[in-house]
Amino acid sequence: MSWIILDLLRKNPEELKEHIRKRFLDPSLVDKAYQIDLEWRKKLREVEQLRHKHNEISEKVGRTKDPVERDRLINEAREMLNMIMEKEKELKYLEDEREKILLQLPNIVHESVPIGDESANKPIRTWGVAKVYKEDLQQFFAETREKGVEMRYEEIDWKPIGHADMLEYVLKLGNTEKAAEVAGSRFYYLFEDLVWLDMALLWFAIDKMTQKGYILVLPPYMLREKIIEAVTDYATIKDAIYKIEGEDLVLIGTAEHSIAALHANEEIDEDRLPLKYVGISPCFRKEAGAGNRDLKGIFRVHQFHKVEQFIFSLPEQSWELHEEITRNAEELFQELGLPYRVVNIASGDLGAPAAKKYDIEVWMPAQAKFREMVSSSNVLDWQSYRLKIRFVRKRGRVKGYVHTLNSTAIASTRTITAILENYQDREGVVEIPKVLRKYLEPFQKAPKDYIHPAKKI
RNA sequence: GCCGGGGUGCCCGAGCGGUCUAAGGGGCUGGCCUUGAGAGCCAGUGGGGCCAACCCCGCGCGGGUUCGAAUCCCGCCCCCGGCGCCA
Repeated sequence: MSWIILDLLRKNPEELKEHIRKRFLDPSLVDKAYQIDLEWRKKLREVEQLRHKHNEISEKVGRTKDPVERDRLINEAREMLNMIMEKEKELKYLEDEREKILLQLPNIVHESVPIGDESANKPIRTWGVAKVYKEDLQQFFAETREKGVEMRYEEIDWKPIGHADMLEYVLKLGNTEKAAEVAGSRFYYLFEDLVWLDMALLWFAIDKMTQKGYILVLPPYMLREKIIEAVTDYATIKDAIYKIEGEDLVLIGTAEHSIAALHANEEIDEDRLPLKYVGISPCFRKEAGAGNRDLKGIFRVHQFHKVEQFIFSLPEQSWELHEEITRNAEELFQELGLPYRVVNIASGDLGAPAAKKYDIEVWMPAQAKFREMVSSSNVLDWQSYRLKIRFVRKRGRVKGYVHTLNSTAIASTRTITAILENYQDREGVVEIPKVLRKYLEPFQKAPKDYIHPAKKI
C-alpha cells in the first residue's frame, strides 16, 4: 500500500532523480525530499516514544486511588507535556515541509516516452488523407515523413480559409469582436448552425462512449480549491483556473477534475474496477500562459464544452486502458473523417500529473499544421494518492492507490475549427460530417448536410 | 438564510471524561470441517513508524479545555426535518 513516488524515494532515490531529469526539472528536489522524509521519520519516532510514556502515566492516574500519589503523577504528566509540545512543533514543521516537497514531485515517466523537449514529440501513427495545399507540402512532410511517420495526402491547388475567418467573415456565424468588447478576448458568440454543430458533436461523443459501457456523468462545474490542488499541478492552477470571489470555489478547467474527485477518500473493491466514466461539462480556462497564441477564432478560448473519458483502474490495468481511451478518441475522429496523427508527447512537454501522454492532432489545411484535439494521459497513482482513492483486493484485503486515466473524447470548439478547415470547398461551403447527421435530424432548423457562406448583401 | 436533530471502522450500530482509547452485529478475506455447497467453528479486516515485535495516531474537518476527550467548548463542512427566500 504505497505511493509509487514515495516508494521510489525511499528505496531508490537515484532512479527517481532520473525521472525528474527526463523532465528537465531540478533533481535536487529529490535530495531535499529524501532528506526531509528521513528527518521526519526520526522525529516521528521521538515524539511517539514521548507520547507513549505520557500515556502510561495518564493511565496510571486513572487507576490510582491514593490522592498524594495521584497528584504526583499528574504533575509528572504535566511536565512531560511541555517537552512533547516542543517536539510536536518540530515534527509539525517537518511534516509540512515534507508534504510541500513531496507534492511538488511530478509523476514518474514511462519508459516508452521520448526524452526531450517538445521538439522530441514523436508521431507514432496517422489516419486519413490530409488535404495539403501545394505550397504547404514541405511543412506537411516536415511534420510526418521527417518525423518518422507516413501519412496519406491529397494535394490541392487552392488554399482553404482559416477557421477564424470562416466563422467570422465567410459563414458569419461567430462574433468574437463583440464578445471581446463585452467579456474579453478569447470569448465568442456562436450562432445558428455552429451552435447546432457544437451540440451535435457532444451528442455524438456521448452516444458512442455510452455504447462502449462508459457511465455518463454530469459533474460539478465548480470545485473547492483543495480538490483542484490535488488533481493538478501548480503551473496549471496558475495559468488556467478561475476563482469565485468570496467563496472557496473555482471553475473547472475540465470535467477530468470533477470526475477524479468523485471517489475521493473512498475504498473501491477490486471487482468494481475499472470504473469507466464519460463526463460532459463546460470548461473554463484562463489561458494565462498562452500569450498571443491563437488569439483569433475559437481554437484557444476561455470556455468550451467537452466530453471527457475518465477511468479509475487497478495498477496492472492502466497501461492497457491508456491505449483503450486513446483508441476510443481516435475512433471518434475517424468517424468524423478528420485526418490526424497520434503523438507520443516527450518527457519535457508532459504535465506533472502524467506518466505518459498521447495527443491526437488533426491536420489543419489552412494553417498547414497539426493541431491538438485530444489529450490522453495515464496519471498512475499521482492523483489518487492526493485524493486518497484506494482499491481493496479481496485476497487478504490488501489496499493500494488506484490508477487514474483521462482523455478528451470531443472538445467542441476545437473540433469545430477542424471541421471548418477540413470540410470546406472552394466556394466556402462546409460539409457536415455524415456521422453527425442523426444528431441534427430531430431539429427542424438544424443544418443537415452543409453550412453555407452568408449571402452577400 | 434561520431554528432543531445528526455525522463513529467496508456497512449497521453502542459508547457521551479514565476500569484495553470503539461493545455488538453484518459483510468481506483466510483457515478448519465437508465429496462439493451450506451451516458451524477459529482468525483477520482504519492510518502511520520501510518489515516484525512493539508503539503512535484515529470516532466529519480544524482548533481549544484536561494528567486523560468519540465523550466538554469554539469555528467550519456535510446530511436529515421545519420555516423563509428564489431561477
